Order: sequence, then structure tokens, then C-alpha cells
Amino acid sequence: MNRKEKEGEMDIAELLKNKGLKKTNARVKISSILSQSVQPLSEKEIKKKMGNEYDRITFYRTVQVLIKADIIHRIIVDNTQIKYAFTKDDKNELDKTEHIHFYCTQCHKLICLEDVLVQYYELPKGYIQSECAVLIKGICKNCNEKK
Amino acid sequence: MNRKEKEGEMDIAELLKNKGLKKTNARVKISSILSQSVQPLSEKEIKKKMGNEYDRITFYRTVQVLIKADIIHRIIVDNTQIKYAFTKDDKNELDKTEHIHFYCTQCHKLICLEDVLVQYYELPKGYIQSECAVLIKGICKNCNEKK
DNA sequence: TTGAACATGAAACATTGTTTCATTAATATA
DNA sequence: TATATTAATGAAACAATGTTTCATGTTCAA
Repeated sequence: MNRKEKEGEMDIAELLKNKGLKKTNARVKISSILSQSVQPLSEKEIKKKMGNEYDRITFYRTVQVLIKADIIHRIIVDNTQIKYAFTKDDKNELDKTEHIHFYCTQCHKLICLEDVLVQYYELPKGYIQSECAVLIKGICKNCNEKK
Repeated sequence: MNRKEKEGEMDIAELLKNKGLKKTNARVKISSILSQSVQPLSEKEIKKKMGNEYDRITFYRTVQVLIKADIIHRIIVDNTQIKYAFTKDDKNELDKTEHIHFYCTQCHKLICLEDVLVQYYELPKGYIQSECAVLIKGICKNCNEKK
């Protein structure tokens, strides 16, 4: 483990403590893998990075806990493609606006567009909004430039 | 089967023909069940309405075909909650803008808000958009008024 | 250091996704 | 209208994912 990775895990330890969660191996590992990844990752990709520390049931329960604590979030691309991403916490707690997600149908990568925030939708009278998820599919910058 | 249902199935037959699809029992049944439902339905709910005409594998393949032909669409609420809805075709083919979906976390119903269209998002340079899915969660009008 | 509270992993089962293949059904046209 | 071609069906079988129960192991506060 290099210095950057070690620092990452120390930050995660503190984050867990702040959220009132016990520091366990699976929580630290999964969180730090996601916090160091540019793209959101699937269970399979996380599993690969965890090596033999991975257990399916523990993974299942760990992501439940981490999602509830808003340390990570789940992005559903498709009914069979589920990805996980570290929730960046550097934004103002007050205007905690969610960002949109972009899925490239060519390279199949999912990108958190942190700078593109979800817009406000005027709902019919009587509806109360609590969450909004936006997923845009298309061709990403990288694939587009390669052509 | 009442008159309205029979009319529905006749329309579906024509729709399938227009799309170059064979008229089969499963396609007609599933399409007409969805076209007559106010809310999007889950596989289980569709199964219930189909009675003993239901077969899991046929369902799986039928929805694939119907989605591809844009006769129905799939809405993913959650990784374990998938719903299907009839695609209303009364909109102009040219500005085929998608509508948003609202999921009520209280009554767990999903609502196609046909009148609330997805907004245009300004993506970073180089990104090309083809589809956009918006799912808003909260409390629906009905549940809100009951309180 | 130790006990209460919680997390883990094994087992077992449910649900959903998916392919292969022999059989059956739909439809165009002869 | 009969039939040949083409496609859909349903059985079987398996993979992946979701989920609970329970005995055991771990964390952390006092």
C-alpha cells in the first residue's frame, strides 16, 4: 500500500467515526477503493480490487450501510448494471444539490458529472420532491474524440 | 373480456403490425395490460393480470422486443424495483421529448408525469446526448392529501 | 481489559437474467 | 386456402443478485 492509499484509508476512518459507524475492514476497503476511483465501479470491479478480502454477503450489507450514511451512492444504469460511487462531501451541506450521471453507450463507462447539477422540475400541485436522479446516455468526450 | 378491452387489443394488433412485429399472444396481452393501466406495473403485477397465460421466459423476451420497438418502456426505481409502462404515442414524432417519472416513497406507486418533460442539460464539451432518464422520489399528491 | 453491541461469513433460499434447443405458431404467397 | 418460411414459445438449466438466519468474531467505550 502506498502513501496516498494509506492517507485515503485514514480519512475514511475519520469519516466513519463522524457518521457513528464502526470502523471495519469491509467498510474501509470499499469506501477507499471508491474514493480513489475516477469512475463509479460495479460490484465486480470492486471485488477485483479487493482480492480475497471480498465476501458477497458482507459486500451486500456494507454497501447498504454506506449508502444509508451517504458515504457512497448507487447509480443504476440498467436493470443489470449497477455502479457505486464515493459521495464527494466538499459541497455546502445546505444546498446539497445532486449531480447528474452520464453513461457512455460506447465504452460503457459511467461518469459522475459533478459540475452538472440536477435541475428543478415544476411538479403538479400536491407532489413533494425529496430526491431526483438524472441519467443521461450517449457518447462520452473520450470516445467522441477518438473517432 | 369487455368491449373496451377488446378494442384495446385490436389497437395493439395494428400497432404491432406497424412496427413489423408478429402478433402473438404474449405481446398483445402484455401491451394491452400496460396500455390500460394508469400506473406502470412490475413483472409481478403483470403476471397477476395475465393469470395462467404467463411464462417467465416468454415475458422476459417479450418485454425486450416491446421495449426495442418503443411500444413499452422500462422504468427502474431501484435495483430491485423495475416497472413497465405503455409508451403513449400521441406526441409529435419530431420532438419526442421524454417525460419524467415520480416514485412515491409512501404508497410505492410510480407515476408517469406525461406533462413534465425532461429538461435539456448543458453537458461538458465533447459529450453527445442520446437519452435522458429522470426519476424523482417523494410524496405523491394522493398520499399528501390524505394526511 | 472486558462486555455490550454490532459485524461477519456460512448456509440456504428467492428472484431475476440468460442461453440452448426442440416444438409450435404466424403470416406471406402460391 | 394450404403450405413453406420465418419467428416465437416453453422446458431445462444455469448464472447473478438479493436476502434472511444464526453462530462466531470484532469493535470500542467505560
